[in-house]
Amino acid sequence: MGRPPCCDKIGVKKGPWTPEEDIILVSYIQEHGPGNWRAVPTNTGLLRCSKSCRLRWTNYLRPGIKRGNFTEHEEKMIIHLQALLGNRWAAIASYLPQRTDNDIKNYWNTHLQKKLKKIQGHDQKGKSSSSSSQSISKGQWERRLQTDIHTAKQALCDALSLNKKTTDFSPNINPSTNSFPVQTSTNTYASSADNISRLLQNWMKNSPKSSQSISNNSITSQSSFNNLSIGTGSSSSLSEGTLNAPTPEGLDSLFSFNSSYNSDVSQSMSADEVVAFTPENAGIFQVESNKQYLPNFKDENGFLFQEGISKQNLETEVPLTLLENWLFDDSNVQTQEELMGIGIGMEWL
DNA sequence: AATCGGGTCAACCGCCGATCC
DNA sequence: CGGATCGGCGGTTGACCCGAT
Repeated sequence: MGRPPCCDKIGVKKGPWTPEEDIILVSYIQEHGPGNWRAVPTNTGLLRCSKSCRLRWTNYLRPGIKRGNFTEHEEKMIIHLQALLGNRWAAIASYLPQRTDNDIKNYWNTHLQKKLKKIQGHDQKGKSSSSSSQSISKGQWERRLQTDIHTAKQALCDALSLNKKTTDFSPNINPSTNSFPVQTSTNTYASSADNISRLLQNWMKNSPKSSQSISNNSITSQSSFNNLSIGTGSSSSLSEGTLNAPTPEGLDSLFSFNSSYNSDVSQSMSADEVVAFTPENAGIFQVESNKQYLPNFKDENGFLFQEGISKQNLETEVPLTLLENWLFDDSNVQTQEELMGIGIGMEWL
């Protein structure tokens, strides 16, 4: 009759995660891969419910996450997409590869909503044209309908693409060039390393004794951290490095990537070289050719990827729909203004 | 230096469709 | 088939931080 309970409600720990817990969780997922969250607390000894483990992983520890410092372009995208999709944060997040829905939601609630209200206040002072807003609403309705249809179509395409590897998908479009950015998993790796680095460094900062044990014992005893090797295939000094009993200084250099990697990623890595963070290799970041880890496409292990699409393919073979062109064309001033109007006048949603 | 208030964000809560037994 | 649980999602909360007083 049904499944056994995922975890006991009694004795479940709540509140902020400690670095120790993070390391345990990351180690476990490196070894076993994400998924089967029910088993995570029992197998790791974490006093967390499965849901909490999943959330911690997806919103914070998962590779490829970029946190904070939303760019102006990301802001625009969020505003546009929120206007189009409403508060469907997961859907919006699928267009912003490195952002989590939670992050986007928070950013919307804390920053963008206020920003838009300000603009709205400004706007209403300047003009009072109810008739034009009515006509815009009609257009908005049509657009939303179109988007919904598109979204449904997209979902179908996505589903089919897992089998026949089609290249028709809309997220991850570079708006300035109307081409798909080649998100090498240098990004992914850098971000994940950043995350792990952060938690390790915090841990060391907070408890010097613990740092000692990390340096000398804990990581090597944590089943997979001693196998944390990096092969970027680039000119990076980190290539094929193996993390064994790292010193704090060693960790600093090992994880010295920062989050502002966007600009020069493509220079340091060819399009076909990617770093895959797979569970099978037990924490080893390895280079796989022709397989890119990207949002919206999950492999059998739950890792996101896009298979068989080279940079060239991305740039030349992927047609943009009219809607996508419209959505991402930054130079379309009129559309921009209309979108701002949508974002401001959201009552109709 | 202490207090207050607003901002931020990680994490929890509750709901719902999917899945399992 | 039906009940129980899982996994994902959006909304909300509360602890923490920081600037103003």
